Amino acid sequence: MNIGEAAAASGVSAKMIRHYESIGLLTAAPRSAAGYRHYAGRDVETLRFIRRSRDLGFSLDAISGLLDLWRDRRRASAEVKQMALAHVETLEAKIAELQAMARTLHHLADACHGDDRPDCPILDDLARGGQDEACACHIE
Amino acid sequence: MNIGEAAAASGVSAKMIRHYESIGLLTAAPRSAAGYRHYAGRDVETLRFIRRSRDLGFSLDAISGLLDLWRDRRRASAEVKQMALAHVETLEAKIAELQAMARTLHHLADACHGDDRPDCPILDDLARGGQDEACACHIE
DNA sequence: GGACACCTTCCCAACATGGGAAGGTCAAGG
DNA sequence: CCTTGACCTTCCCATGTTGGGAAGGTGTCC
Repeated sequence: MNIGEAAAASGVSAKMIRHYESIGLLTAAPRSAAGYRHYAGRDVETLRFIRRSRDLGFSLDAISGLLDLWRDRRRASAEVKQMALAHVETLEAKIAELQAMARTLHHLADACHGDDRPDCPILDDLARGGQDEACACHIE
Repeated sequence: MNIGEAAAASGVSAKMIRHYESIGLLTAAPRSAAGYRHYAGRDVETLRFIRRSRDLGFSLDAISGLLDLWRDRRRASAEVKQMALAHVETLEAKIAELQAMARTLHHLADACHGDDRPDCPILDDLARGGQDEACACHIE
């Protein structure tokens, strides 16, 4: 299987497959006489694993660890679970951060007339750096 | 005021102030004979505006637009409000995406024993690419 | 043998921020 | 007057993930 077919079968672009190989996430694929990379069914499985992990937001670094666990038949599932839960915490922290931003902007937008006059509580807040106003919704 | 003082007063690092100048977000600061940048109170206000906008998640590109509106005394507040609400939508889309990931991972982690045995529904899901299982919680 | 689709490597781009090197400047104090 | 330490300058590089595109080689079909 050439890289293009492996890409189509796994959902990982050829560009990314080469990149993953270059950073050591994948072991170097065997080459044809002309230098074309060759992939087998197992490799596509690995690529799908990576693709799914990316879709779930894992970093390539974390994925490297997950791949190691996946390949290790003596792994403890506790390790995997711990990685998953640690990632959930990261996600939830990010979510909370974004929600705080959205909440503040919602408050500010609600206070803004949104007509053709220049007065604008949103710009006022930005100019004040978000300080010293009744409606100041602080981002931690 | 030197760049270090402006940085301390605004919460924007000196490094970033120079960067913002280099990309045209800030107009070039006047220089002393020795080439040191000089800042006045107005500049610190602008920097605080930028800092607050970044804290609310606006891109530098969006901030450029916000600064233009801020400086334009004939602006319509509707324009500002529209930018704010558009950004809220972006934030909420990102939040929904992260929540879907977290939800899926939570489900998977719940199904995982988390002991010293190797069986692990999390790895199974990753290997399957998230397909074909009762608990498959699809990320769109 | 030509056309076209594929492969290769290499460089550059985005996004925002920071690290660090090499060198110049300024103020305080011996 | 000269040193010291804290500041400033510019320049290059790194992060993390993905993609675009150029220049050139390969493989296959007609």
